Amino acid sequence: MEQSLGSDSGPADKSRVLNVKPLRCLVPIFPSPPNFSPFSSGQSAPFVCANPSGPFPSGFAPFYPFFSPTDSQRPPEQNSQTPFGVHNQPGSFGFNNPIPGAVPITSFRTPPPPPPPGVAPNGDTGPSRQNYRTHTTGIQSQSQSEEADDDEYSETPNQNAQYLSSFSMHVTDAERTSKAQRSKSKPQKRGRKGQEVNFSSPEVDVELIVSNILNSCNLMAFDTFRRADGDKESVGYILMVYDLLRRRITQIEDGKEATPGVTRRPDLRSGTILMNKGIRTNIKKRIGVVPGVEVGDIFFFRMEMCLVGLHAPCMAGIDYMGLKISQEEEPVAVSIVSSGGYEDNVEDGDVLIYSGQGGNIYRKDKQISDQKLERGNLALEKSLHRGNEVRVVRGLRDVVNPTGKVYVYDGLYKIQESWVEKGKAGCNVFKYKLVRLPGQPEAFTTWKSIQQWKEGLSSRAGVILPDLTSGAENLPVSLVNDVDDEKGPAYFTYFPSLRYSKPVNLTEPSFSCNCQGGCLPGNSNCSCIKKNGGYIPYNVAGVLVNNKSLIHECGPSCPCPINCRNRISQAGLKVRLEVFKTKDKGWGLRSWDPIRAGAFICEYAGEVINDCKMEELGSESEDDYIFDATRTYQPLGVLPGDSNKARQIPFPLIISAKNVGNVARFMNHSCSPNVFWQPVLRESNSESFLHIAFFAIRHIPPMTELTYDYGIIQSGKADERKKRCLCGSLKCRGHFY
DNA sequence: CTCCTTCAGGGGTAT
DNA sequence: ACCCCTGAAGGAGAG
Repeated sequence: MEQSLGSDSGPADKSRVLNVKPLRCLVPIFPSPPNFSPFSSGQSAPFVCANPSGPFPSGFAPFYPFFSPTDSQRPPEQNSQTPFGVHNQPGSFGFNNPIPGAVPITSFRTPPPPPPPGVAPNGDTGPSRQNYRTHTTGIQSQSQSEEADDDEYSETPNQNAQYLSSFSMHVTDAERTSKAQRSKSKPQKRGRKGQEVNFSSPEVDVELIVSNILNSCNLMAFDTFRRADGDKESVGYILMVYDLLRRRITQIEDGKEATPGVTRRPDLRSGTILMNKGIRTNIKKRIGVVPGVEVGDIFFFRMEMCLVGLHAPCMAGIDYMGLKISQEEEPVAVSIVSSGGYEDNVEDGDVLIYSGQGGNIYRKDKQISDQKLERGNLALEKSLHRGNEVRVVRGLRDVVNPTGKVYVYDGLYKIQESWVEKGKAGCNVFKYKLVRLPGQPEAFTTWKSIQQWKEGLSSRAGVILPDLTSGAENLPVSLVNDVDDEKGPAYFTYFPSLRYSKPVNLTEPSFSCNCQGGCLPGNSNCSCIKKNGGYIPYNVAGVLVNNKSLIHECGPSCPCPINCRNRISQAGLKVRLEVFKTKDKGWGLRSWDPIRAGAFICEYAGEVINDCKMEELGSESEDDYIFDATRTYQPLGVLPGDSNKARQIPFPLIISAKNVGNVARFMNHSCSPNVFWQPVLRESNSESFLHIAFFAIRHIPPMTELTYDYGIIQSGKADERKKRCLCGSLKCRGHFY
């Protein structure tokens, strides 16, 4: 935000570039060949130019992402096959309407942000938790103090009673769990003296967090989801809880001194905890489809696949089970993970040459040997003859976080043949050729296409603009339509941040931090960390740890650089986005890159609407690009810190992105969203700026539409603004505002 | 009940 | 980018 224009000089001075780029207000008129890109060559194409303020070319209509509420023109049924299928817009383009005119888009580089409206103290009500059980088995006094330490879940004191009652139960659980673990773990194998003692206090800490997360999450789901056979809801729930727990443990570990020799594995710890608590599903191994897991689903840790029953071993690549045939039992393979541990051949998207296991290929301290036909190798061999389906998971480098991996569930394959090869070290290696079954949704092939688009090896079909921000963002955002002939949304000015019309002063002075090189976890002197309850709200990957009533980011007067870990929502886009034409909801937003749960996506840019403008808006009422934090928002039911009551924010913020906005204005509503918003406060000494930042609720595979819940209006205006919802979710409310 | 195996993943270190 | 180290779950095998 404070990267002022001046500091941005040099070759990367985009503001200057923008001003001389005439194309920004020109959009080509088709027809054009599928791969035609107006900016890729010097060839001239017919252009039409629209004045930003109108009048628009004939046939042009301002863009509305959703149904107009006007009753005279009822929208068609969701699956109607109406020509163009886009009657959801007031100026929709049926046969009588010619193709819409060109839509110019201008953009600006963020100037220093003007100051914001008044800031009330954080009006957090905290979660209103159900008191669902009251076993009172020995509350340890120590637990109470730990409780107080555990910031964000207990922001208001009146919850403590409830906390303690539910906590007591979980302490018992914790004790049981750790006993189980202790008896289970090999006691004498590694003589790690003293470490038990070291671990005991964090252990309590973690148990507390588990219980808090479970409390905050939907308990009905917890009690009723089926462990034997999952469904989409239980799988989603488990993954959500797992990731929340993992992020929280990571946050706590980050703040601690590193103990040499001890590897911190929040992924394993949180996985073990959930395993022991039975928060898992599809426990029994099975051949073929795993209920609740869909082709294309992504995972960021092996543990996640264990918990939902997609692939049981937490390290091994081949999962297999015994299958009874008459009297005898023989092993058959059920799933494999291909992620570069061996020399697999992954050239073709639908064919995989997979290496067998064993032979000590991966271990430096042991002699490399021939692989044997046993365990996984035997199972794969049997599966070849039985012809059973084998699930395939492909592991890839994570683009956003290059040290990590993404696992893509690529659906069912069958083994076609097997053979033995001499490996690099001269020893025998088994090879299995797997071929993907036809008729499944695309998964891995989509990833390959995206990679090719990025490398310029092939071009994305239907691209209208390679970058609709004209360089205003740090990453390009394509404008794509591969469903019909519409050439773009209505005119607006691209601007990557929020515009405040008048400054707002804080009632209490706020102190900026003094962290020159960036705020670091565990620094108890950092005032910005203090404001967040003692933790940086983001972990090292820039992922939000949990839902809070308010995040305090570093502000203009903090000396830390823009890449400070407490400036995530200011540092620009992290994933490659595209604005695309949906089948039935106008334009939408999606990502080329996978997005992990909690990752920052973008902020809601636009113009802050102050009170007097609100009045105008009432009469105008046709602004479909409103973000209104004062609406009622149903709790997502899964995020800790998320109240069962309406969420509240520090002060009523309403943003209009009708004329000025960023990618967020294209995000459609859904009653089962995959994105949520979060108020973020950036303060300087006397002023504060409230922003709205969007984060992923769960892992989002590439090319999945990004949606959030627009909230509910309860005022008299509600009926006027009501629009029919097409989110298609089972929990769809039928309309939105 | 232990041992054994295993296409992880973090942290440290040398480029 | 390597190198090293600890790791968790479930199969395999011993008692």
